[in-house]
Amino acid sequence: MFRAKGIPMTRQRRQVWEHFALGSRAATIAEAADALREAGIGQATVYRTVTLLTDLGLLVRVQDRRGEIGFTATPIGHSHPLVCGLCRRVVRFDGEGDLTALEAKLAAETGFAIYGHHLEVYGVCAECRGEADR
Amino acid sequence: MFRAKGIPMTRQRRQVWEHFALGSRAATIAEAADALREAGIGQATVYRTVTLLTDLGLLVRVQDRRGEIGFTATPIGHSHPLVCGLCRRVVRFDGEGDLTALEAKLAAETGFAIYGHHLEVYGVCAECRGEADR
DNA sequence: GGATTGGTTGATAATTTCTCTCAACCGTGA
DNA sequence: TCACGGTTGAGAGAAATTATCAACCAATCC
Repeated sequence: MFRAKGIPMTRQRRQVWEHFALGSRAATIAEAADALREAGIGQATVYRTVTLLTDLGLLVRVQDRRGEIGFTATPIGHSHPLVCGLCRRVVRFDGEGDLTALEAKLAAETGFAIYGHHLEVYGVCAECRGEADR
Repeated sequence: MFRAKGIPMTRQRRQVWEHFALGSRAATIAEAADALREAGIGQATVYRTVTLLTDLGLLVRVQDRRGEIGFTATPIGHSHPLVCGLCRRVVRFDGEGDLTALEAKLAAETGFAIYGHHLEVYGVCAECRGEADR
């Protein structure tokens, strides 16, 4: 994919992407930068790469209950994140069918040329609920 | 609503809220602070008030095509924003029915206690499309 | 209405977050 | 392997956000 766009794939970019793709929880940029520092990756690179990956559609921005912003990798195909508002654990689900009809209707009614959408569903995962009960 | 929660309603809070509620475009915090400065409202107050209003659910965060973050007031009832990615003009629409069934299904499948969602639809409004053509 | 009280405000300082700069470095294609 | 153009890391720099604190004000109680 990088080659197709003429964008060099570097060790740093791969590692930044892996940080977001391998974990099951959305990470903030600060968390990623901390974790990647020991791999010798500078924070400027983390910022640059997150921006790049987001522009490419490989990462999406999500927020937790306190409004903190994290990023999580998008798997192949179209899906949406279900985010735990406390620990930012992410479960992906396919919500395609639900929205295409809606988008068509909106385009007709408003005159907007619709190019995308962003859907996050928030909940508290079973684990965090267990902790909250104690 | 403020009285019900025991939160004092001040002139500043009313004006901050009006700034986001009266315009048809989502405004960034910086834009709001600039506009409200001449009304004698300090930027610290704008930050505090936006956080407060967001926590109360009276404002929601949206982003434009470049990832810039703005806020827009939520009208009475349940609705979602259709945001122009260029000028941040906002048109609200009712998307309730589409998502309640989805949420119930997700809760059953994942064990999450779902408490909300965030949906933004992005497009380019007719006006901005006209400008882009030139 | 007037006094009281506890939360709110504004200015500025302090901090945190993010971006820029530039020389050295490294993928990529020939 | 070589050369080239984009990328990187460190630190400086800029921007965004938060904390501090005395003065102030909305709400409540006489």
